[in-house]
Amino acid sequence: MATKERKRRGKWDAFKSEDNASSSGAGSSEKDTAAAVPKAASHNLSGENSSSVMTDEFGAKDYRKDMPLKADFSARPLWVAPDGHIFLESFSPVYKHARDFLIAISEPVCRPQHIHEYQLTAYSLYAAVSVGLQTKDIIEYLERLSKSQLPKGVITFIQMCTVSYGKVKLVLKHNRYFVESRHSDVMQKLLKDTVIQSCILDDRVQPAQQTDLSAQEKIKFSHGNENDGADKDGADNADGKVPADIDEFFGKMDGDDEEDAEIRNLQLLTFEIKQETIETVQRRCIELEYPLLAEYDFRNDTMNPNLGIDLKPSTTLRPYQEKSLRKMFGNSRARSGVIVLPCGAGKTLVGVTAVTTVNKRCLVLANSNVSVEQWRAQFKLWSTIQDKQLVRFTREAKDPAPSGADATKPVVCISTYSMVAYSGRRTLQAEEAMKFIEKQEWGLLLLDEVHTIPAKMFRRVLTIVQAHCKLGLTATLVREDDKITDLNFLIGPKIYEANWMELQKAGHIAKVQCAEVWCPMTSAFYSYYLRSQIARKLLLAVMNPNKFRICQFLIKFHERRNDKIIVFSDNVFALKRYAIEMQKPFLYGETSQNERMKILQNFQYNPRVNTIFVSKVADTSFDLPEANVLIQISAHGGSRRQEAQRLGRILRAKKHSTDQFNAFFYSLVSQDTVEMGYSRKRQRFLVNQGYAYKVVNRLPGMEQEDLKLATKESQLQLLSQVLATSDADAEEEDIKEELADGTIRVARREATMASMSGGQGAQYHAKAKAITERHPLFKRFRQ
DNA sequence: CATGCTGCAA
DNA sequence: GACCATGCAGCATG
Repeated sequence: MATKERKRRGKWDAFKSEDNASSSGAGSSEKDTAAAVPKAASHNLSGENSSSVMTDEFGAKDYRKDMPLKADFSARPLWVAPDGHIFLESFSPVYKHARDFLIAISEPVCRPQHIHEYQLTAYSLYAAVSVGLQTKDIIEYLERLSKSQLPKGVITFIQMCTVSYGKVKLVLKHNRYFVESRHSDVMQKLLKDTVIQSCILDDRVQPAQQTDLSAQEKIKFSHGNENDGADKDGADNADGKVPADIDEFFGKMDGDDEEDAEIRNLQLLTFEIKQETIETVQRRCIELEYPLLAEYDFRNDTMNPNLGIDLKPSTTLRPYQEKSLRKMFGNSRARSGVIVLPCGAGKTLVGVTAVTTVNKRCLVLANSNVSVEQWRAQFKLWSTIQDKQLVRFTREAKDPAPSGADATKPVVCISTYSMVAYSGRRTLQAEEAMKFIEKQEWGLLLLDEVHTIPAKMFRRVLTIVQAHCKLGLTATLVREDDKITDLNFLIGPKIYEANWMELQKAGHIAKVQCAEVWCPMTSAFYSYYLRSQIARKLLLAVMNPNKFRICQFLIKFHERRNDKIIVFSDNVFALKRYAIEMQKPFLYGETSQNERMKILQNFQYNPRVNTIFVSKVADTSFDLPEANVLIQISAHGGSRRQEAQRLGRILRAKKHSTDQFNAFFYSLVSQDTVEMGYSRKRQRFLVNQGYAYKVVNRLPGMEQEDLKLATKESQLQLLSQVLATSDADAEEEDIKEELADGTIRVARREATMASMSGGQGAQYHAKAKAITERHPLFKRFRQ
């Protein structure tokens, strides 16, 4: 891993120093705010002059001297910086051309309203090649879209990253893995490598059988309405001003790609590798700069029988779903990779369609038993699959695998990651099912919520399951650790990533108003907050009475509008307290499966239940019923993925004709506490997707509302309970010690009460001093 | 044999 | 690094 990382960096550094243009790339990809980016982009080319590249206090660079603009630069949408960052004007008439192109070749960094930032990386270029783009096309088209000449270093980088990609393939045939290439020089290089040598099963390199490529036809995903479904990319040309070279080139880029005829005439060379070494080979090949392309020519696979299923005639795909699938099946074979779509945008349908397209036996892996059931239901909903072709394999439900006369009949098997990767002892039934999974040659391995899986478990799964190609589905490709890059060689490159804002504009997902509500701490809570350990600090911040009141106000406000509200709290104590106090149903880890169903059913159908409280169980394990308001009262650390996933819970689109927001996302944050820092971090992903967070300090109308915890007494009572629980958990020693001394206890209690009932926030610090030590007096208040 | 509990792992 | 939530197996119940 480390080697790979170094290698990649090394490449960049080499190309940067050659270009001698940019000072340092450290941290340049980590933009903290959306606002910084357009500033950097526009400032660069219109600010002060300088002899070398100047960087201002925001990190913006000035490239004007070395990069003169083209005469017709205003008609071209891209600023391409020498450090590999690309800025796209979203208001350009050729925006759509440029966007599709950039998604294919680069990594989106930040996409606010007007200027979008992308970045060229080795992996993104690898992905570009694997969906069929060629080096010269990439450079040529980028050149045409750019407002100025491409920096030399960028061209070199693209060449370095792309020329060697796509020349070697990993192929599964008759339960055996082969490395294939038509480039004998590349094969020689691989065969000389000692790591690869150790993985080879039979060291004779052989010519492989030629497959007939003439019978290819374009793959269709829906029934006859292909043209309706396709994006009307030509539509925005109406504005005129599109330079001809951009327009005509685009058709070429979007078309089906095929290998050059001359390369196709070269002999196909192949050697077999041991199954357990695939991962090693894949990683080694990336290090050698010949990443293995995993493609499945399922149309010409006569060894594996067809499933014989199709989408139902009534099933239609949305344009972006079709687009993502076209990337996957672009050369009428199935490519491995990851498709990124927000929750609620119909990932499952994309998966089902991929299965019906490949039409061989498929293995679907999901996170939980519940999502296994959902996948099964979706297969029945969208496709013509029969019940007996669907085999579930979980603890709860083990459908019989085909046996006897049916043994060779292909099926779609749906299971969980942990089931397949389980290393302990299995029941007899599970043992049999596993044998079945292991001996099959799967046409497609479909990996749901691929970002959640720890790399280790992943590797187990990938070495156990023999699959011709792999498709990963996910809503967010971000993780707080760096494990995400592993996906690049464990599954394949990112095939497609949707832009949330565009789906929102098109009405495919809800239009969300995001707000961060700042709740001032009450003085009593804050004085304790200042003196507490981190664990208790968090609890105090969550239980802040002002936050409670704001939460209650928001619930009342939205219930009056007939909205459906979900309140998230990662802190179980807070969850229970809030819910019980407000008399709303709540649901967390300990809630039994039965009760969960009941609560969710009620929430969905009972018009009198409009609010539920949930812990982080709701993040992954089940599909929440439709809701359009989400209130977050406590969140776990600075997890961007969690934030994105939660927002996704309210994205399921209701038809909306107006421009109005139809969904609301509130993040309640106690002012001047650690929560504020976390909140900023968590928002970064959504801000990068183009969401704007509105900071709210005051909620109009709150004074008129009858809310709980209005009195000092009730607030103090709550405080005592909070202190009691956090003490009971973590600070038992303190309690014992201080309990020994009764008199001190009483004295302190009086001091506390006096200061608690004191004045405003300005006196926080004075009060903090007045109460010199932590003490257990709250025990008096304990119920 | 459905249900619910415990212990374990990752 | 702690904590929460999960899924698996095994065992006890009615």
